[in-house]
Order: sequence, then C-alpha cells, then structure tokens
Amino acid sequence: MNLFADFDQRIKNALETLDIIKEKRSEVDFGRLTVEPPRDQSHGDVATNAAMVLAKPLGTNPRALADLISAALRDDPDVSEVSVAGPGFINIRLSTGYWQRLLAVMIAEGTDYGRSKIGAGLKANVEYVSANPTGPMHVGHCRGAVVGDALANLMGFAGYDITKEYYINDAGGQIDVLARSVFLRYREALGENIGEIPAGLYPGDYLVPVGKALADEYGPRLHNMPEEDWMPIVKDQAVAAMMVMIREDLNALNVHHDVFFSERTLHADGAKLIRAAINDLTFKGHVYKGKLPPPKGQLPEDWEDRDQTLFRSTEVGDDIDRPLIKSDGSYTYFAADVAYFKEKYDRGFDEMIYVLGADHGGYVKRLEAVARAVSDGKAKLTVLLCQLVKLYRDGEPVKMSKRSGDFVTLREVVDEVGSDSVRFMMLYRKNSEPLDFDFAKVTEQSKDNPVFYVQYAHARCMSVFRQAKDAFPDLDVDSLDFASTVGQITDSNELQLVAKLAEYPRLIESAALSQEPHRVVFYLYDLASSFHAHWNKGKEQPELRFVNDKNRELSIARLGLVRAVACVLRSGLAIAGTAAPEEMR
RNA sequence: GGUCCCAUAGCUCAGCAGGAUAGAGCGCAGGAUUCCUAAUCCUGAGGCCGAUGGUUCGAAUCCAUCUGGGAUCACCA
Repeated sequence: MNLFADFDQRIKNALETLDIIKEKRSEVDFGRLTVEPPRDQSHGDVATNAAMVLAKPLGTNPRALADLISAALRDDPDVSEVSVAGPGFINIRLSTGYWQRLLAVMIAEGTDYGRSKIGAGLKANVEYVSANPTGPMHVGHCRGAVVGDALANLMGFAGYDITKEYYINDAGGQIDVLARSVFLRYREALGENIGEIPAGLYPGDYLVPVGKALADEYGPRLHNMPEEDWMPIVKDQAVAAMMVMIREDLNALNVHHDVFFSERTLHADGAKLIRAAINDLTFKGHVYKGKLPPPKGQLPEDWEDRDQTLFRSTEVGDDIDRPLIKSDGSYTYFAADVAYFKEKYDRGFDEMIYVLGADHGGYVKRLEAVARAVSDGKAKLTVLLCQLVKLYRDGEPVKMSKRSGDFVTLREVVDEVGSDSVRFMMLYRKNSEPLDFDFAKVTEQSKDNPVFYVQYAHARCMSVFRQAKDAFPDLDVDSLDFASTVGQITDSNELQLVAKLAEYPRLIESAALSQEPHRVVFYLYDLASSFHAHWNKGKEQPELRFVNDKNRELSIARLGLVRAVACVLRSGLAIAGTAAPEEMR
C-alpha cells in the first residue's frame, strides 16, 4: 500500500472526468505528472504538479486548470481539503479516516509493508567484496561489502530477482606469490629455519597454519618435488584456506553471498571460456592486432612499443583500446573479466552491478564497454564506486601501511565495535562521499550515535508492548484486533507519525531505482527521531502515552501504531543488515 | 595531460524522480528538568547551495565551461 501511488491513480481518475481533458485526451500525456509529499507539511499531505504540467498542452493557464482539478478532487471522500498554491500546485489534505485506514493496512502488512514490485522481477547480479584470496579482509573492504549487501537487500525488497555474487580472483601472479609464501611456511612447519620472509612474499602469520596443514598432510613429499608439481597443490590449498577465512570474516559482518565464482573456472580447459569470449568479440568485429599509443603525460620507463591483441573498446565508449593477451601469450585480467561478464549474461542476468572502491574508478568505462560489446547493448551494467574510509581513534587518524603488513583487518573492527555499528555507519553516507569512521563514536551509547538512536527506537517499541502486558495482563498482544481500534488514533502527533510511515514505500522505490541504500538508513534515523519526539511528549502530557491502563481500547489502537513503527524500523534495519534489538542493555 | 568522484550553515553531512520559504546532527545562544516512558527535553540564531552561462513555467538538482579538493592512468590483479 503506497499512499502516493494511490493518489497518483486517484488524481488521474479525476483528470479523466474533466471536459477539458476529454476533448484533447489524445494530446495530453500524464508522464511528467508527479504526486509527492509537499516539502512543507503545512501545505498539505499530498501535492501534485498536474496543473502546471498539463496547462500548456491544454491551452490554458495553470491556476485555472488547478481550480478545475481541485473541484474534481473534492468529490473524493478521503480528501478533506484541496488548495491551489504558488504557480499552480495542488495541495491535498487527507481525512483522518484515510490515515486511520492506512495505519490498519500497515499493521496488517507487517514487515512486508513497503515491499514493492517496481523491480518487476528483473534479474540483477550484484557483485561485491571480491577481495583477493591472499589474506584476511582488511578494513578497506568493509564499505563495499556493506553497501553491496544492503543494495542487494534493498533491490530484493523492491521486487528485483537478486543474486549476490563474489568473484574470486584466484588466478594470476598474486596466487603464485601466495603459493610460494605458503610453501615457505610449509618448509617452516617441517622444521626448517626460514628466517625473514623475503620481500615480495606475503609475510602474514595467517599463512602459518596453512603451511602446517600441508606438512601434516604431505610430510616432506612436496619439498622433494619441482615447483611446477607442488605449485598446483599448494595453490588449491592456499586459496581454499583463504576463502574459508574470508567467508568467516564476511559472516561476522553479516554478509552472505549466493554465488562464489572462481576466476580459475574461466581459465579451465585451456581457458575455454576466455577464448570463447574473445572469439565472440572477434566475430562481432571488436578485436584487432595493433599498437597502443603510450600513455599521455609521463612515459613509463619500461614502455615497450609492440603489437598486441586489443579490444576496440573505444568504439563502445572507452577512452583507449584494451589489451586482451599479454606479451607472454597469457590472458590479461581484463580478458577474464570479459569472459566473466559474458558468463553472467549467459546465465540470464539483465543487469550487472559492480560495487567497487574508488581506486577502481578508472575501470568503469572499460566494463561498460564490455557490457555493450558482449550484450549488444541489451544488458545494463552499473558500477557503484565507494569512496575511501578513513579510520579515527579518538579523533586521531589510524595510520596504516600495506608494506609493513600493518593494516587493520575487517575482523578487528567488527570484533571491536560490532557488525551492526560497522554496517550502519558504512551506510550513513552516500557511497560517492568519503567517510570518516571513528571507533569511539560508533560505540557510544547515546543519542549522538545514529546506530544506537535507531536501534533504541525499536527497543522502545518493544518496551511499550512489555508495559502493555503489565497494564493489561489478560491482553494477548499477538492477536489484537487493531483494525477495529484505529479510529482512536486522532492526535495530530500520532497522525504525523502515520504520515512518516506512509513515506516508506515511496522511499524504498526511489532508493532502489537510484541504487542508493544510504537513503534507507537516513529515513530510519528520521523515523526514529519522530518516534522519540512523540515519546518525549508523553513525559509532559501523560495522556499521550501509548499505554493507558484506564482506556483499554485507546491503548490497543496506540499499540497498533507502535507495531507499525516497529515493523518499518525492523524492515529497514533488515535491509541495512543490522539487528532490531528487543531491548538495549 | 586524460578520465572519474566531490564542492550545500562554523563543523560533519542529507536534500527523495527538476517544484513552493534549502534541512538534520554536532557546535553556539537562551530556557526547562532529577523526572524513571533510563541512557535528557524545548526554542532560537546561523546560507551568494564553489563560479559563470544554458535548458525549463520553475534548477542545489539536468547540460556546458571554469576554479578548488580527492582518486586513477600500458604490459598487475
């Protein structure tokens, strides 16, 4: 039930009854007509630009047309007042009865209230995290993980058919490095003194148990093999071990993917899938052999001018053509990416979403080029870039250096502040905006901490129900007939709270369409704020309190309101992937 | 040099799919409150929406150029 969709229809129906419209029906288009909440609540509950948009094609002026439309709208029994303002806005005020019935619907729909079909079952693939399986996840992965996960939840709620996917970069040079690093740890486990870890290998202690496991399983056998023989064995074990670790980290952050897709799948069988993808592009005329111009600005010292197999991505929107095959004959990472996109497209996805860090901004155009070339422009590809996160501890920036291995892991952050706080704060900013994350602030138990503030609102709702049980011991709160009591909701503050809840379905749709999960979190904060404000009024005016042991029916009606608030909070918190606690301790 | 992102109150940021008098939190100023519906509350001041053009009935929002800040820029993944 979406109030604005409801009135969108009602206004269109009203328009159809007007003679001026009937006469020129074929010439007028309702496409630009909007129905939305007015900026200022004092204007009304629903506003439409209908008169301003339609005046011109109808050959009249907006104010005159607005008067005609208003007259038609006044016939609607749910409309209590219609006014024309400014250049021709039509402001509609709804009857109390309408709000009350709307509340009853919200309660009945529960946590499904706000669910939308706007995605129309479109198959969308959200790829996010995709951290290299060479070590534990570090804090830099946090934001993309949370944004991707919440976006997928949001789009799922808005009616898309969503697959959450993780691309395992388990091919290429870095995995060789990983395997060599593990092999060293294996030798160490066999009793050898390996000394300092040489530069160029991964020094982290997390590889020690992997080496030990190999020693336990194979004894000295690997040690006696040539590298080409032990390499595949060690690679498999190492990648598997890293992925176990990464999945544990993701679980700790409440991130759960549907599909883990291995890059090695693309390289299997003599790189069958990559070759197929390149052949496909070649067939479509997107591949040629040629030279790439050297990069503008400073020329790299080791620049080689040579023929390469190139993807003519400039013809599909890229700035420069991209190599598919390296000088040693192996495939570039980009070639695998082409194959991966094709694989997803062949799996039937209409839209691929990539959640990447801002440092991958330069990659966007070539991915879009891939989408155009592979799908002939039929598949949609969008990239969400997350700006960097800066960590602060008590106002001081936390220094990190990759080289020394001195980085903060995702796990450390989650263990210290909790996944709810991490997730909420990662969403409490537009993804295109850099983010400061202060350890002290996000764990603070006060209204200054938005995580706490929103969760506390939900806990308060639950607390109302506990109080209701004390006041009315015989009350079965799980089977109350709210619908017959909503007529008791007449206080203007209560009705405003209902109006706030009425914004939720529209918010879900616009957030999903614009792929901006942060909007949900901001809305939650707003809703929590309205709820807390109303609660506080109960201090000064006890008659406004939700539970009134002298008036059972009124209390039930208000419990209905509280339930509706709690459901929306729970629904939004679920999209964010954070808990809706029963109480705060 | 190319490309992408950003610029809104003193600070940190929202601003929904162009709409009316641009919002919140912190901070600041004033006031209330010791209550138990806990981890305060209410009110107020504060703005050239980076600049200039354009589209539009109407622009913080869309387009172009410029200024300032960040990211990135063959053969890595």
